[in-house]
Amino acid sequence: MILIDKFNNIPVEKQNTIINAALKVFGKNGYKKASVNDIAEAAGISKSMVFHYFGTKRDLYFYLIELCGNLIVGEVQEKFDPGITDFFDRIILTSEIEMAAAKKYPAAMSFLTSFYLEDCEEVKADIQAILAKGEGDRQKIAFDGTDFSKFKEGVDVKLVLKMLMWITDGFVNSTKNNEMQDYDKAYQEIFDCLMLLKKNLYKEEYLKD
Amino acid sequence: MILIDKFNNIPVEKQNTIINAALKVFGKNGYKKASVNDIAEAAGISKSMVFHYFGTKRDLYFYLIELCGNLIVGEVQEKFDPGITDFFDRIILTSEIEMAAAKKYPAAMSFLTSFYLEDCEEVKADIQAILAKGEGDRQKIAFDGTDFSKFKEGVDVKLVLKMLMWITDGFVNSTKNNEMQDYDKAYQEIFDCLMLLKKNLYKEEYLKD
DNA sequence: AAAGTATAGACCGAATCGGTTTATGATGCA
DNA sequence: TGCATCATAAACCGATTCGGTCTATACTTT
Repeated sequence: MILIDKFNNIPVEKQNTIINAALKVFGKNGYKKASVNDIAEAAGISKSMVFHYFGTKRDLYFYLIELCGNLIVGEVQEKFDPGITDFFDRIILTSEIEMAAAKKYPAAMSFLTSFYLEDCEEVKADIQAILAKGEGDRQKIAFDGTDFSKFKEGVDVKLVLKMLMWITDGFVNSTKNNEMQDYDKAYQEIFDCLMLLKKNLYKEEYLKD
Repeated sequence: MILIDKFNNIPVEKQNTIINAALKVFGKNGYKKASVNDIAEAAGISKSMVFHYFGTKRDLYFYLIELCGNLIVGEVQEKFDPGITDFFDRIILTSEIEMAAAKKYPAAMSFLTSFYLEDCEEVKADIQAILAKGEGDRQKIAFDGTDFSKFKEGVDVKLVLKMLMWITDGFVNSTKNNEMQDYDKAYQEIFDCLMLLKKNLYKEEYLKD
């Protein structure tokens, strides 16, 4: 039985506990300062089990990268609909995708952003390679084909876009600290926020729904 | 000559380099995982100099807490005006305060938030004591006496407030990564953002200025 | 009972930790 | 000039922690 199969053969619930612990510790501390001790403790298992399942710290790290990558790609493929052109509906869509990912692995986003900015020499090269391969701009996927014509005259759409990014970023940040369990409530908050903006930034003729 | 005086006697520019390096490393890693080696390297001095100036890692940490605390308090006392009751003017005011602080020590906010959430046993008790003393709610200072009557009917002011917090939080976060030097430009972005919201969320009779 | 498996804890050498001592060169003052 | 003080970096210290391995034990499966 080869390393990672051992991990795949334990109960899924336990797998998720370990994955979430590892995502959290790596996400918070970055590769170098994240210690296997911390991960094991957060997962409630002994350190030797981590090595038993994954071989090395490095292998665990790249296992998580692939896991999260597939998770996001999967969610996008499942949920994303290029037929939706409304700006706010697009934002809602991407929020839903992120929310679904966070529901499965709460620390996934924290991990992915830390991974994106990782600069530890020991893993930097491989990360650059991975990032280069998936260079299909998030921004492009998210906003290509979006209809910007519904905004009132004088509204700086680029600024709105930037603002929305800050909002979602700040929101994700605020949920990172307090253990947010109620994702539906969280989603409702973001949704209300978007509706408020839509209502006040769109021309009136587009506000029927 | 007592420890910290040695630090006060070196050129101010060098002091600031060291302070900023320490704020950055502590802010990023938290107390425990921040190493004096990293701080010294970021500051471009040898590790022994850090101990020469501050005695211990712990002393340096609390020196920074007091420094940043005084910095913020000073900025608030200098800039805050309870006569300003307009919601957005208040937000702008607090943004200006934060921006002024960031201009002096770019990593100050990062450090203060990490300090606020610090849970390392070695310093936790003293931090709790400090936080308890300054329990004059930020929120209260920021919004007591604010005039919320200018908003359009149906605008959920609480939601706006929450949104604004996310925006500033997300904005600060986005500046943390890329070395933002141009604070005036950054300020302009936040300012534009607030004006956009004000223009679209206030009743029309309040939009003269 | 034998053989294999999951697991925790002891353990390893190497690296890093916070912190100290030492060596060196500059500075100031006599 | 000579002596003392200082700033500074590098070498160094014991202790801790690191990533990773080994061992002992309890539990399954046969």
